[in-house]
Amino acid sequence: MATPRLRTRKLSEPTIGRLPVYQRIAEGWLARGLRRIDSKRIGELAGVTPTTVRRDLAGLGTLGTRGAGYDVNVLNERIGEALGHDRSYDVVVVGIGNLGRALVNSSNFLIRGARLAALYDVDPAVIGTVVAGHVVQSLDEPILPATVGVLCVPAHAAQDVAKRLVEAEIHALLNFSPQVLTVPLGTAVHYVDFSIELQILMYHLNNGTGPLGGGVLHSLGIATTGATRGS
Amino acid sequence: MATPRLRTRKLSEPTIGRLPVYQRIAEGWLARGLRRIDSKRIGELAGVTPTTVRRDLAGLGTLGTRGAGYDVNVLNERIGEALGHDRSYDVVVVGIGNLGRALVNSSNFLIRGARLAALYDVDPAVIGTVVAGHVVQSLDEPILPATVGVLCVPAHAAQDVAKRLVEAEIHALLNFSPQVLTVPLGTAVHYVDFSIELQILMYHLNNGTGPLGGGVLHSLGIATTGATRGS
DNA sequence: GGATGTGAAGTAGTTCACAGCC
DNA sequence: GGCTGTGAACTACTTCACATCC
Repeated sequence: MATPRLRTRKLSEPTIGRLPVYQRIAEGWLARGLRRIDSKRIGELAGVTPTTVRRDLAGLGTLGTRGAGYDVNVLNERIGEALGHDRSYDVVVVGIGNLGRALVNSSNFLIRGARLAALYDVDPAVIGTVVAGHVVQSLDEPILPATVGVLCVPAHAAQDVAKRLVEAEIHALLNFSPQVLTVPLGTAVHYVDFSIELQILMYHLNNGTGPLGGGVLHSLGIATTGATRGS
Repeated sequence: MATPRLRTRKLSEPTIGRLPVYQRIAEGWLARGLRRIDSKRIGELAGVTPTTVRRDLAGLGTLGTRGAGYDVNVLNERIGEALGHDRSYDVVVVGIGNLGRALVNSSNFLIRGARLAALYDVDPAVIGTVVAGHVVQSLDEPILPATVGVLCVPAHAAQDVAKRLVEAEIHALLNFSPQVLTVPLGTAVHYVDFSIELQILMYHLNNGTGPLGGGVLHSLGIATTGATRGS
């Protein structure tokens, strides 16, 4: 057939969000020299029920052993495949302020296939400096081809930058600016908003209720998306 | 009655995550001098359907006007009340590296009632320096009372820091470290993981499918929680 | 024995469609 | 006329319970 490596059906949105967590748990187990783990333990660590873990993993095909749990290596590998970690892709980061700098220097951001292609800023004091091994380019320069654009610019600049990125054929944006973006259909925008995370935490604290009774929160973070034409 | 300001019933988890987005939209409208907005427009900007917007807002009581949409001021105010923005609370940040610095200096993090109480680190080169108007304290010092603890430490240190914070009676943690935390029941942990956001974006790109057909993604970010006893 | 994988049941969230009010 | 607010239908996700296989 023409499809080279379509092995997983469609995974649900919540499942996709949990897989990286399971993978991280598998890696931790691996680092500690352990070989097997069961759904109960994964569930405890990830904050979900064992049944949910099993359902999520069943979506990747049969990868557990009845009676003996999951092989941590297999788990790690199959999740990686499902999430497309075997393919690598280019990322450009716009806005090399505190946050942009923190991201590109983080050992946890550009992993699993992500490759830093270029950095951009508008501040003359920043342009030309070397950050994470890359010379920061002016935004007036042409944007290099990439798969994902990361926005770490002030809110008022975000819409313009998004426009530039889309014109440069970058159709997946990760937006850390507290600004709703308007982009053409066909462009994916994913929002990350720190203050919203805090607000959600506070809501539950004020109201005494987390999803798991009075005790443990097991809440989903948020990142909404908008995409429309026009202003 | 004993409850002074319980006006909203229980809001659903997805709703809680969307309210801050609506509020931001309302603020933007307000800044531009506009007074009213309808659910259709909010939906476009937030990336959800008008019906969802109306349902979410209906949970805060009757605040729209039939035929005329929502008053942006009222919207802003009621969402703030529902999320508890009228109460303020203390936040301590542990780990004043690139990320910690970026967070406390961000104009988007400590807003809506959040108040920075103290900063902690273990690096002698950082301890004693002034960041965001606060002298960075050693982690050997007693942790000041606070409502929320923010972890921006390396993964290997996160569990220890969490323990310290819980012992200091801080029972709400926002964890930016790529590390699953084990905490006593009754402590809420909320995870934020940048690499997971990227991974979700890439999954959809690789599979050509976002929740809204082939065009626009409207995916939820992730932040899972775990809480158990023992190691 | 023990833990996976899964049909079936249950629950939560979204969308439809329209009555109600401005 | 237009847009909100909401019962009813629908869809998605989770949890239960157990047959299945190591």
